[in-house]
Amino acid sequence: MKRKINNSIKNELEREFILEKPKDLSFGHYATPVAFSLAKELRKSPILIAEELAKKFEKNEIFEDVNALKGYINFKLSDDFLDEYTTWAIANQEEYAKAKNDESILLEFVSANPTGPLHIGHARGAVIGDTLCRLGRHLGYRVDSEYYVNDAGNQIALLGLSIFLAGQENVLKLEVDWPQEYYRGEYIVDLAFRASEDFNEDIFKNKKNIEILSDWGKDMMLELIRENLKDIGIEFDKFVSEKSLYDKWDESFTKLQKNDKTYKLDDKIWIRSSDFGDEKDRVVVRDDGRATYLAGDIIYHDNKYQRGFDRYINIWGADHHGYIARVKAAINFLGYDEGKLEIILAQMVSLLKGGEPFKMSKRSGNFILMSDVVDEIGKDALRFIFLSKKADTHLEFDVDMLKKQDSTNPIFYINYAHARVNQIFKKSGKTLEDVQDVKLENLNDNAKNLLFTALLLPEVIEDTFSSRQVQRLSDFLVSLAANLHKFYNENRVVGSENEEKYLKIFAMVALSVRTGLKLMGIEAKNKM
RNA sequence: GUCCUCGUAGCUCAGCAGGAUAGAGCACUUGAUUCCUAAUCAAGAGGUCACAAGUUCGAAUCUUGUCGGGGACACCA
Repeated sequence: MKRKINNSIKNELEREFILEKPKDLSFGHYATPVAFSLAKELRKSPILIAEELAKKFEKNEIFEDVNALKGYINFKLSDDFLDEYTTWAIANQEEYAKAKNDESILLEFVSANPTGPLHIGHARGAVIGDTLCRLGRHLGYRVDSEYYVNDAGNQIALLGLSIFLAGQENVLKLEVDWPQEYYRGEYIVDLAFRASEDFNEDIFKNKKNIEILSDWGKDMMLELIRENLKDIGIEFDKFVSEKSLYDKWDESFTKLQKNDKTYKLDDKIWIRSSDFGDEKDRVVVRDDGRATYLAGDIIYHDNKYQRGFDRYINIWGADHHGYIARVKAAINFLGYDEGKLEIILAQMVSLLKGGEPFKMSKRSGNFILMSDVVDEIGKDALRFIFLSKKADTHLEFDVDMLKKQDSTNPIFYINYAHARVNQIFKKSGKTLEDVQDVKLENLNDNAKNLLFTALLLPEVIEDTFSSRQVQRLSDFLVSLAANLHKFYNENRVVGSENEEKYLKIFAMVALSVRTGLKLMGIEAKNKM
C-alpha cells in the first residue's frame, strides 16, 4: 500500500520526499513536510509551496483529498483505493502482508551453553530471534536459524565434574570436597541420579569417568534446552557444534596467517585484533595448545561466510558486548566483509511477582528458569512481553500482570479484539464470503480510519523487520485492538444499515491481528 | 580509568531516518450496560522529555559536555 502511494506522490512531485503518518488521522492518512525543505530552495513560504503542490493531486484517484495545512501536505485516501486493497487481502489471506525479498540471512540466536536449563535471559533472545526469523520469512527473505553449541571448553568439563561430585555425594553418599567453581542447582543432582540409572553407580567411583559424564551431561542438557525452546514455539534449522569445527582450524588459521594477522608470543598464538579497533590483541591458542573460545568463533564465522549468505545476524546477551570488536576484526582478517554481520544485544531481564522479586528456582541454582515463568504465565504472554520492549533496554516486568484476564494484560486485550470480531460474525449469521465483495463506499471517518489502521500491517511488518525493533509490531497490534474496541463501543454493527460494510472492515482488522500475532508466534483466539 | 548503553507522567515503557498540541498501559477520579461479550469504552488529572550549550525554519530525536543508573573491559564461555 505504502509503496503504491509513494510512487504516486513521487510522480506528481518529481522529487524525493518524506512520507509520514500524521499524529492525528483527521489531518489525513499520510503527510509530508516536503514544503519546508523546498522553502529555502525556492525562496518562498512553505505554506504557499504546499498549497501549490497540493493542487497537483486534484485528479489523482488514490486520494480523495489532498490539502495543505501550515506547510504540510496531507493526503487522504479514497474509499475505492482502500476497498480494492481490502478485498484483495481478504481473498488472499495467505499472501497478505508478504513481500518479495531475495536476500538470504543466517540468524544465530540463543546459543546458550548446554550446561543447564534455559533461564529467563536466554528466553528474551530466543523469542526475539524466533520472531525476526518469522518476520523475515514472511517478507520473502531466506532465513536460516542456527544455534551454536558450545560443547568444547572448560564449562563442559565442569559440568561433568559437577555431575560426578553430585553422584558421589547423593548416590554413593560420600563426603565430597566441592571445588570453588561448579554448577549448582538441583538439576545437577537429578542428572547424577539419572546417570546412575543410565550407566550404574560405579561411574562415580573413578575420576576417569568425568569425561564420559561431561559428554553425556551435555547431550542431556541440549535435549532439555530443545524441549524448553519447543515449549515456547521455537525450533531451529540447525545446531552447530563448536567441537566439530576444530577440524577446520588449520584452514582458518592459514587464512589469518596469509594476511599477517597472527603472531606468536610466549608460545601463544595471538590475533592482531587491535589493528581493527579492539582494545588489545587476543590469544587464540594458549601455550598448551588449547584453543580459546575466540578461536571457535573464528572458525564458526569462517564457516558461516563460506556458506555465502547475504547477511548474518547474531543475537547475543548484553554481556557479550565487548566481544563484538574482536569477532568483527577476525571476520575482516579472514577476508570477509564484516559489515554483513549485525549483532543484536539482548539486555537483562528482571522479574517481579506481586511487586516482589521473582524467586529463583532451586532447580537452577541461581537463575530464574524460563520454564518456571512459562508455567506461571504461559508461552503467549511470555513471548508477548519480550516482544513488546526494545531488545537493548533493561526490562522489568511483573508476572502477575500477565496472568490477569483484562485490559491490564496486553495479550489478552488483543485476543479479545480478535474474538470479538469472530463473535459478531456469528451473531450476524453472515460469513466472510457474504461480505468480502461488498463495496466499501461512503464510509464515515471512524470506519475509514479503523480500516486504514488495519491496512498498515504490511508496512509495520517491513519496518519492524528492517529496523529489528520487534516492539513496533506489538505496539501496533495493541493500538489496532484499541481502535476496534472503540469503534465497537460507538457503533452498532449487527442490524445496522452498514452491517455488511462494517463486517468487512472487522474481518480486515481480524486478519491483521491474526497475521501479526502469528508472526510473533502467538495464535489468535476465536473465543475467550 | 576506558568503551558501550540508558535517563520521557507516580510506575512500566512507546515515540520510526528531526516536523503539526508530548504518547500508551497501569495506578487514581468520574461516567456509560432494556442493544453484537462492560473481559469493553468515554472523560479527567498527571510532563522543565536528567542538565547545559550547539546545529536550523523546527530538537525528546542530531553533536559536544556534565550528572545519574546499568553493563563490558579474560589466555571463562
